[in-house]
Amino acid sequence: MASDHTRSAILAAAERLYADRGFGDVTLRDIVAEANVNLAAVNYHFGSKDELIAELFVTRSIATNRERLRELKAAEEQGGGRAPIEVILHALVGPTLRGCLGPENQRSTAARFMIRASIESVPPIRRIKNREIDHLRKFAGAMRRSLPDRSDVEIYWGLNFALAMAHHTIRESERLTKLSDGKCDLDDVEDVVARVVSVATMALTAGRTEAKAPSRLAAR
Amino acid sequence: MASDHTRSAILAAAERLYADRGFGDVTLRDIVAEANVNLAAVNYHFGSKDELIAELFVTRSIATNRERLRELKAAEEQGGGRAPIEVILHALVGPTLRGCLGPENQRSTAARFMIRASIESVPPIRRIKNREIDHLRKFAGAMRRSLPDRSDVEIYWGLNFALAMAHHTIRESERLTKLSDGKCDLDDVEDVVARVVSVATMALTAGRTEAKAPSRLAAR
DNA sequence: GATAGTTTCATACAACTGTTTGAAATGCAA
DNA sequence: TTGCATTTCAAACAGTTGTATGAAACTATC
Repeated sequence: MASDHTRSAILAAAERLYADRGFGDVTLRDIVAEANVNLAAVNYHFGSKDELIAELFVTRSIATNRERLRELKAAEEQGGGRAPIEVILHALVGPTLRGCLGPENQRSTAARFMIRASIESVPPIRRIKNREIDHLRKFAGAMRRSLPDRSDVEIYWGLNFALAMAHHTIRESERLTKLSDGKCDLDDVEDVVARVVSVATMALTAGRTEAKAPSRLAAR
Repeated sequence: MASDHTRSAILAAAERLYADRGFGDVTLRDIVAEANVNLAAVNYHFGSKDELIAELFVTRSIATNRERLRELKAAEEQGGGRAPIEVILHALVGPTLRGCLGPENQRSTAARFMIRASIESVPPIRRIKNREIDHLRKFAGAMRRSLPDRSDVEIYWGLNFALAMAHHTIRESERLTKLSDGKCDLDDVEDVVARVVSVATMALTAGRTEAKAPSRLAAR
């Protein structure tokens, strides 16, 4: 165990570099240079490059997921096992958006790293993301309890669209800013959260009987 | 000019391999083996690996964008310069979804390639995507004409959310299928399109005066 | 059918990658 | 201090990558 100093220096340097330059063109040599440690240290402490990336991503994911579940649990307890759908959705997308958006200069390295992880897709991260399903199921369950008259299909689509809006907004935040000439203020995180929650709520609660049946209607 | 045979053999092989295995682990040597041409042929005909990828992606993007604009133009002409918002949104997300979803076994190589391009992010493709803004502006314009009482901000957010739902559904189609135990049928493309259009329309038309002002409302 | 231009080919190149090695240094307990 | 385990280090390794080269094989024109 000893010092752990090298280990955390590597983690910090790697997170910083990946956040700034992406996974694509950051090599182990870049990382150890930034961390002022020897090249072999990475393999000694982490086993491999992929395991280093994985550890980085897992740490951050766990933090976000814990935050999500904390909000969810609090809401359900307060509502006697049933939380309003807006609050559930808020717990779902809030932590991620709050972690990844906001004024750039005060955006944490962790946040910038997570944005990278959501833009660039790299094998070790993809593997971990695939295990996120169990976590999402908990939200699906809460949503079902909140909207007992909605079918499972509608619940899952609502969940999918909520995540879609949150993640896409993060991924393409730069483009949206440019496209809208800065009119869409992505630094006002709570406004973004409110927008996503609002639309997702509509998707889940609107009396949309039409989408089930005649598919081609909207095309007309 | 001559035969062009080698050139198109490379393009076809590359698209197939990238679609199947992703950009990450397909090398030029894999491509030329699949195409039955010499290794040097890629650099001779395309200049570099990146230019090959770019050409592949540009070709498919242009096709999609043309399709989008064709639908949009037709709709606006029919409506005397002003199309219903649902139809505009349909023109925006329809071609992409139609190109990338649907029964897997009848999904074209081109479609699978475009899915890859949206999942794995690779430098030459990212560069091209950044130039897509002008194209999106045309849709923003049409949406503004369709909803003259909506502010620009609302238009852009609606556009953003529509693209978000479409792209995320494509990217995470596998996960959504697994999460929903197959209850969400992603092979019924027109149903998916209808869902996206329906939610995006709600986002754009609902009397949502609240999102502008008190940000923290949804959290309660 | 000679010639000029294009295209193909085998091969080599140069650079970079993550990983391993084995010895040196360090820390720590007895 | 001795001895043992952990940690660091420089160096090399093995593999792969995209790209360049220069000769050979074509193709078409005159």
